[in-house]
Amino acid sequence: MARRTQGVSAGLDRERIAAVAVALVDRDGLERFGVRRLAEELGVDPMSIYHHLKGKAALLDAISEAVLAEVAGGEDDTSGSWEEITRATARRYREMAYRHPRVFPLLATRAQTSPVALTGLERMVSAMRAAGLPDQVVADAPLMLFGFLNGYLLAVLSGEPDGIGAVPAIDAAAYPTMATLMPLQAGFGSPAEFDRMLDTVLDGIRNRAARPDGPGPAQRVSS
Amino acid sequence: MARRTQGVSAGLDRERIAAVAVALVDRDGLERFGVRRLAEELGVDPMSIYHHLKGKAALLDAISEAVLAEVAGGEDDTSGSWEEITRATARRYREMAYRHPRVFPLLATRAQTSPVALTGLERMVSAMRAAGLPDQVVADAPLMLFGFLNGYLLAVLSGEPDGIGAVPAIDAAAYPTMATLMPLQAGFGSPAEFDRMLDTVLDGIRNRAARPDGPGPAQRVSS
DNA sequence: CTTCCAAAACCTACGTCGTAGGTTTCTGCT
DNA sequence: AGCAGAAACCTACGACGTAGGTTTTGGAAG
Repeated sequence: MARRTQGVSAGLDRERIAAVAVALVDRDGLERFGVRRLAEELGVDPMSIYHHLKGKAALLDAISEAVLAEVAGGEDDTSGSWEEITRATARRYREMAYRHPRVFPLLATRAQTSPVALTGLERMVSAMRAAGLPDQVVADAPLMLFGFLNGYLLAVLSGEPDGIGAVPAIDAAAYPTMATLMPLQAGFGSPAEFDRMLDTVLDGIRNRAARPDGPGPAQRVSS
Repeated sequence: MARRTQGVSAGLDRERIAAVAVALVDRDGLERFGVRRLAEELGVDPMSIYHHLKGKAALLDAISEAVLAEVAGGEDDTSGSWEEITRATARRYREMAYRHPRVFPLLATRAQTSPVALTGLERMVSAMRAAGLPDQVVADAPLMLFGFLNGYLLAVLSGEPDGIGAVPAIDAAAYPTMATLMPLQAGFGSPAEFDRMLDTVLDGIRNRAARPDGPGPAQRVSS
């Protein structure tokens, strides 16, 4: 139908392919995504894609990179405390996740080493270091923060088709305490909940900075 | 070869299927896993599996449940502070993840509502509540803790084939601060690193309990 | 103006996957 | 003895990722 004749350019390039792939995953989900469906969406032969991205894995990498690029902040100056920078980055990350709930599992699963990811991290850790946080705390911070962000957002988005899940109602007799607390989980996935938890993580980092190598509150075995 | 004649029982049941499936994913990874390969491993026709588990999704649920069951602690009494209980649970969760690195992404991606999961959570939150933590803090704790655990373990395990990843060496010129901190990330995935971060999360929860509804350290918009 | 080449698209074909639908055989109850 | 249901099997279909080969074309070299 919409097939080009051989040899004539169909205007394919890594960027356009990635953009359409993101839209496709947003619409149909990761499970249904594939080279053939993407090719149809592009009006192109499946094998044509392989001239720009060598395999499905590379395709998934391109998708990850494309959505991650949306997180980059507008102001790239070095103003703001590390808390402000970190909080703003985390919020933009959350917004991206909500914009692409079905793409997000890719980000949490695959290691991110693209320049756009590293640039954001560099900004964060350099602000922390400039503020005098101990090196070990700063070194731990990215893994800790994005560990939380990925796991939390994964949990919150893995519910409904549209990604915004609801708590699935539990057995009050078998789990009395959890049942009692259920009303307090009404805001599951809400901005307020996110801010509460993000603040708790940042508090943890800040307080750890106060006693850089102190023992944990309970027994610590050295191993 | 090892095919049964029709009608005679091959001793299939949900439990045995799940156990073999876990072993198969451990060996070959999630990507290679499938109904047909599992059937071959069981010495059985692929379609026989559908009499016990109706579809691949149910199969993945069974796998999740099987590995999650390994986390349940030996002592099911209610002794111990909430910190001890939580820390012990988190450590067992980590050990399970390291035992089944290729299964783990399933746990982080799919919502866990099996009885074994809920029982563990009930124990945790009831200990917190008994210790007098504010209800909202307790209600937030599971999502916060397992958010972190899932995201962190996902990151740490998604490296080498065997799951224990190494940091992939970054460009020192482009990212000077991160390059400087690299030596401090030598223990990537180590028990010590895990304990550091787990303590930071627990500290965050404990400190939040001290000022249950207090504003975050920086500006808080009420939305 | 002709010739040639590399890029970009296309086509064919293979092995694998999940699973719908139907068939056969055995076990246990009446 | 006879029957019902469980548990296995077989066949077949459409979709998938991709290896390998073919065709067309725009532009550079002569």
